[in-house]
Amino acid sequence: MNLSTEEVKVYLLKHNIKPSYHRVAILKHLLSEKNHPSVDKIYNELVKEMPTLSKTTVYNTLNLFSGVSIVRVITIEENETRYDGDVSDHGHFKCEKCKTIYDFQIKSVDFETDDLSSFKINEKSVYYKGICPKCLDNKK
Amino acid sequence: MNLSTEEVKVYLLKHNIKPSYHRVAILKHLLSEKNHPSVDKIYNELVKEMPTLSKTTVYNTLNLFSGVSIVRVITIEENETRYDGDVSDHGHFKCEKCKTIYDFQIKSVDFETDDLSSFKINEKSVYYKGICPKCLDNKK
DNA sequence: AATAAATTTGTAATGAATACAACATGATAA
DNA sequence: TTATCATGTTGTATTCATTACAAATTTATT
Repeated sequence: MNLSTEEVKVYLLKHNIKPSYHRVAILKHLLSEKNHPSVDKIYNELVKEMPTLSKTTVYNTLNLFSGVSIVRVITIEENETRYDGDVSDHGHFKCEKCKTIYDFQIKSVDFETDDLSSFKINEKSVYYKGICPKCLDNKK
Repeated sequence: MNLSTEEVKVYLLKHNIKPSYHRVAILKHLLSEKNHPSVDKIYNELVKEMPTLSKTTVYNTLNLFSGVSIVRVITIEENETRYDGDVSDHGHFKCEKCKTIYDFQIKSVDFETDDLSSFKINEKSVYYKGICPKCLDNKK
C-alpha cells in the first residue's frame, strides 16, 4: 500500500496521533515496505533521509503505533521484533534458511474451538516456519 | 503428561539424546508442568532439588530439545521465550492482563491457502492475545 | 586405572529494548 | 510578537535474556 503524505497524516489523526514529521515518515515507510523490517532496518533506511533520527524515536513510534493497532508486531524471529504495516488478517512464514518472512493468506480466521468462548480475543497471529522455494531449489 | 524417569530416558534415547540426570529432570519437569515456563522459571524450580544446576545448562538443554522437536518454543511473550512439553497441535492464548498462557484446541491445522504450496512447512504456531475470563470478571 | 569424549558450570560478552533527563519543536495565550 | 506550556525527539546509560567460551566435572572406552 502506498499512501501520500497527506493521506498518512489523516490516517494518523483518525487514531488520535499527531502526525509529526518522523511519525509520518515511519508509517509511510512501513506501508510501502513489504519485508517486515526490524527497528534496526527501519532506522538504517530512514536515517539516510533524516540524519537527526534517533533509534529511540523509532522504538517510541512503533510502540505508539502498535498500541492503537495501526501496525502489527511480529514475534516470529526469536531475537528481534519485526513490524508489519499490513494489519489485515494473514499469516507469516519464516524461512529458516534465508530468514525471509513471507505473507500468506489464511482460509478462515476462526481456528479456535469453543475453548475460548468466554475469552476476549484482541489479536490473532499465525506463524509458520520451514524452507522457502528458493532455498529448496538451491539445495539441489 | 506424567512419565516415569525410566520412560523419559527411553523417550530421550529414541531421539538420540543421552539421558543425563539434568536432561531427564528438565524434560520431566516440562512434561508435568502445564504453565509454559520460561528458562528462569524452570531454573528456579529445579535448582531447589539440584543445587549445582546452572542456568546455562537449562538453555543448552532446551535448545537441544527444541532442535529435535521434543519441546515447543513459544515466542508469544515479547521479552522472553517460553517452553511447552506438549508438542501436539494446539494454540496459545496469552492474557494481556495476568500474562497467563492458556492452551486451546484448534479446529484444523490447515489454515493456509495454496500460497505455500511449494514451501516446506516444518512448524505451525497460533498465538492469540486478549483478556482471560478471570481478568474479565475482576474488572467489574 | 588411564585416556578420551561428552556434559556441565560460571563468567564474560552480546545485543535488543527501555528508562530517563536534556533538548528541540510546536501550540496557546497574553 | 514574545512568553509559557505541552509534546516530541535525542542520546546515553541501564536492564536483562541469551549466547560464547574455556575451565571443571562427569561419563564412557580402551
